[in-house]
Amino acid sequence: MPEDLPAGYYLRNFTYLLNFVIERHEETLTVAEKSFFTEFQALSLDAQRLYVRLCSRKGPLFRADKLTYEDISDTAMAVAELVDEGFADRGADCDNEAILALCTRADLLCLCRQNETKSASSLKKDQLLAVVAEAMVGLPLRAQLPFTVIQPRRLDELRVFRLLFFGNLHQDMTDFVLHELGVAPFESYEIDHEARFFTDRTLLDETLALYELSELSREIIDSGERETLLQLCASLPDRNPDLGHRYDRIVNRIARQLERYDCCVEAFELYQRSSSTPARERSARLLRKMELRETSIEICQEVLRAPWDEAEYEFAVKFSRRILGKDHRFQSTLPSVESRVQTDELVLYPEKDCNVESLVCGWAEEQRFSAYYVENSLFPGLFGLAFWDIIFAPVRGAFFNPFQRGPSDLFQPTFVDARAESIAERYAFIQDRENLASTVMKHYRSKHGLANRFVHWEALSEDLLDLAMFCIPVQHLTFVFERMMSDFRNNLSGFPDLILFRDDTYQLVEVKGPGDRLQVNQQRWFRYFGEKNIPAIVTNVSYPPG
DNA sequence: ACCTTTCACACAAAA
DNA sequence: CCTGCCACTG
DNA sequence: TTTTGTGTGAAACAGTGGCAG
Ligand SMILES: [Mn+2]
Ligand SMILES: [Mn+2]
Repeated sequence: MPEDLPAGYYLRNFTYLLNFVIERHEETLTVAEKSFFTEFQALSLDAQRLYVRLCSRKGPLFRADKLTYEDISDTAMAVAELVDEGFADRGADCDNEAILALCTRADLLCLCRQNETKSASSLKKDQLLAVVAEAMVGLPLRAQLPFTVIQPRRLDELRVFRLLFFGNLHQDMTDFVLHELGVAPFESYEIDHEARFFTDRTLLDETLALYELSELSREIIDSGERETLLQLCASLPDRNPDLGHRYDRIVNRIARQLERYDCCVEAFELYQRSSSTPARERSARLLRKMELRETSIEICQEVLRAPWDEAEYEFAVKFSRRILGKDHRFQSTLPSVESRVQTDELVLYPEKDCNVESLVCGWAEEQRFSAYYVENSLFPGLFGLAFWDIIFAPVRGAFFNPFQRGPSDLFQPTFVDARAESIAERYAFIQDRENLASTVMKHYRSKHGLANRFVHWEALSEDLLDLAMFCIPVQHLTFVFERMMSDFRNNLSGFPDLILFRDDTYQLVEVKGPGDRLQVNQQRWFRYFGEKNIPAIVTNVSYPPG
């Protein structure tokens, strides 16, 4: 059970983060960011606490009357101090709409009565909101409200601190809490205190800009405004190769939406700016749709010459074959990517609250198998446990804050190079089944629960690991590990649903219900299993009529 | 990498 | 009155 | 008919309280 956190834990965490960043990055911070730090330190305890509370909530606008915290003795005073010191404002420049959104339905009805606005009390809140907003245009809303509002400021400065600390903006203070509670604790690896996620300010600013672009483009896509999206395309920044992948993902997403709008040319131009999958696949499909068959084929040729990953390569092979026609001269030059996947058919009675995978799992148990629904947990998990210490080894620059689930270069091809020697050594060591078992079980016990990108603890039991290491030949495991390592980004998924054990044998089973089929990543693993004689089968389940 | 990713499933379109 | 959503909390 | 393409939704801490419906 999680233990209680010490009083004021959230402020302590916040201060820890600020100090951590100041110690390492002071020279890259702007004047505004540095004064954010010093002025925050100068606030009273209550004000600091309130600020941290506010900026860890969604907001961005809050009702002052609903802010009650046990450890903040005088909230009104703290609010006033934050406002005075520039860490908050009273929502002066907020429009009526934003403020009305803070009202409950009851508040809105009350406002209607005060202004003698006609409205049915049966209206839904959204409709009521619209009615009141309409009636309040040009009227002084503040005076009529039963509350005042507050809005934290300097959030941009705080964003910079967060980005410098985590190296991303999706992690936040909850990582501290979950770690301390023992819900998702992190490994205590050695942090490289010289490491800087951002080498220069330009890169930092460009990263922030890309985050903003990502958010903006998402909003525009969600809003369904085609014209606005087209305008955004015209004002995109240039691609900085150092942030290439980040840039490409945004561009790919916008282009995909343009495809849906049938803005083929604009979509194609956007894909041209991207150097990440699936830009070229989408381009090829798009060009064929535009009846530019030759250009489409050219793109496929490019992919075949220098594929960005296996999926893209296989797409190009199959797509070329299809659009080239049966007896085109290039046909014969295309390699085969097909494979005969072993399948069997199974008729089972559906059960409520039981997905088809669990159904087959239960069926296998009846057939005297030990069956586990593992999907992507087993092989990556075994890898994570067998290589745990290497994954968390203090490679230069790999660990720069205490909340990482793996080294920062994990998805770079450099991961293997930087650890080549210890990886080779570990491979040699675990060729002996006893050594493999002892390494895996040692880490299973000593690291249990610690966050590791490869290890999903909830799906790994000691029984499962024992059986897996007893029944799966080390040679097979090594083959699987090697393919995983050749491309972590793409090859950590697509594993079959189930693994069955009986005596000293095993069988991987991908369950397919009616209407389901192998996905491309699953196909690639099945092809590999076939090449390496790893026992894997697709089980097609159907249900009896009625 | 919840700013995701992964998987299954529904339906439409193409072959 | 109950239920589901969602934001918040530790 | 079968195969292929595309879009959708759920699940990834757990427990609680406020609020809308
Ligand atoms: Mn599955
Ligand atoms: Mn399946």
